[in-house]
Amino acid sequence: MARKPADQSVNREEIIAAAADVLRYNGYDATTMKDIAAKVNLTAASLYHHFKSKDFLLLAVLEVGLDHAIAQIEPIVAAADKPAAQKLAEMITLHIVSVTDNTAVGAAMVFEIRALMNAKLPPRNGGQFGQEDYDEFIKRRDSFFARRAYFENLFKRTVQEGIVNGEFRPVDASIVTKTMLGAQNWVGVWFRPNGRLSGADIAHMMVDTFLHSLRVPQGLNMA
Amino acid sequence: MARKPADQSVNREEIIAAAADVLRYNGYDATTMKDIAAKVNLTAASLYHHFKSKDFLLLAVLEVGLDHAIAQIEPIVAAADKPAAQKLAEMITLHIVSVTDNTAVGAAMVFEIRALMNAKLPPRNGGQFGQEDYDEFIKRRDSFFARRAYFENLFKRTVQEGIVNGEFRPVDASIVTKTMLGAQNWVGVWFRPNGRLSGADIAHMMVDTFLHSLRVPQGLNMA
DNA sequence: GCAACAATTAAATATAGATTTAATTGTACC
DNA sequence: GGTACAATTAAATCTATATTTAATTGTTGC
Repeated sequence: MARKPADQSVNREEIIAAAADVLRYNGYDATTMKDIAAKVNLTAASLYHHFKSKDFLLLAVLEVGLDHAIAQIEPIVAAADKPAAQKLAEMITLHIVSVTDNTAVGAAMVFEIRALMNAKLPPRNGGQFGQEDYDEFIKRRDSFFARRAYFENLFKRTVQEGIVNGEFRPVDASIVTKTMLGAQNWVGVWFRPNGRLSGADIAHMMVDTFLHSLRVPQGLNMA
Repeated sequence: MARKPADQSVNREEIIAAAADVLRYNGYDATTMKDIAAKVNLTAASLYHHFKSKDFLLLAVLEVGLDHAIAQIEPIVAAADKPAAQKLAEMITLHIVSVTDNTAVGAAMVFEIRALMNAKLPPRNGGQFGQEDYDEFIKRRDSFFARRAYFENLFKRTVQEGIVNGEFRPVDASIVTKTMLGAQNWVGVWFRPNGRLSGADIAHMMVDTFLHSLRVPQGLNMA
């Protein structure tokens, strides 16, 4: 009946964080349960006390990463007073910095989506792994992708908002959104922590690029 | 002494094309040699007559994809007379269409790079696989990444060209290039052949986005 | 019609890694 | 000072696949 986790224990969060780091550098298939366990001074077997399978652990990492990204962006979209351009600038910045600073976000956005789609459960015989586990996995996986679409939609709505209120040129909001997110997610692929630019620097430039592209030219004769 | 390949035979090109298709949908790790072989009516064992290993086959696919992409872009950059803006428009268009139409290009640009980096040879014991094979693999892999950098550089040069000749605003050419390529490569992630837009449609919109962002505003008072 | 090699294959190997099992150890609460 | 469960583990399983082997079949040039 609801015991406090003992000191000896490594909790779920720590394992997820460790797994995110390892995944980020090696990718799902190249990452072994042993690698992840080693990061938190456990054996591979121990991980199964916390997660039903490697796939469930992956799922947990991606959920955490996506939740983090959404939590950053959501409040900005909600702000009723700010101009769309400013909202978008903040959203782009926060997203890029999330990707560069949080390995779980990078995994959720770019690297491990494929692995999640490929996951085929149940892994083996009819062992402990029951139909309920399978159903739960499918459900959470679908939910992950739905939330990912929601995340994209936050950007799209802001673009549309800007178009409607005349701040932005009329563009295909859907494609422009995918263009922006593609560029932003891609940062996770090439970014190196000790490179010339920080995540914030990069964000600054991308904001410039996309706002320039969207903004209705100021001070032009409207003849 | 140079015999014509027999009719019975399936050639290297066909296998590479088949492998690219399978890889594109399942990813390297989820793709088995059997899957690839099945696509060309062979058994897994047969593939080893044509390629030294699964990794070498992957490498071949990526090389073909990258070569294709470079072959499309290179001549445009070379054209001495065209304005940078027009060159860039053509380059973006050809690249996006390559990604949407050619599975090998998609693999080389986005999906299987990770797998190539992870490839650790030699796979097993000291069998047929010798040191020379290992060396060759490393060499070709490094060469692939160098050519990938070269590909990116073709875009970067064109951006710089436009800046120098006053067509484009002064921007960080390196980051703008990565922004564009990120957006373009990302098309490979979300594009669906029977979607609302064709590759060419998407290309058209992205060209608009990026040229708008780069171009020096026309008809402004230069006070 | 045979030598030589190309192309293919069925069947045998090998092995890495995920997962399971059965047992041990820690801790909280009574 | 024992009960109950949480956390952990060493060792045993279990399989899916890449790869190797050894043999077969096709083709060409002579």
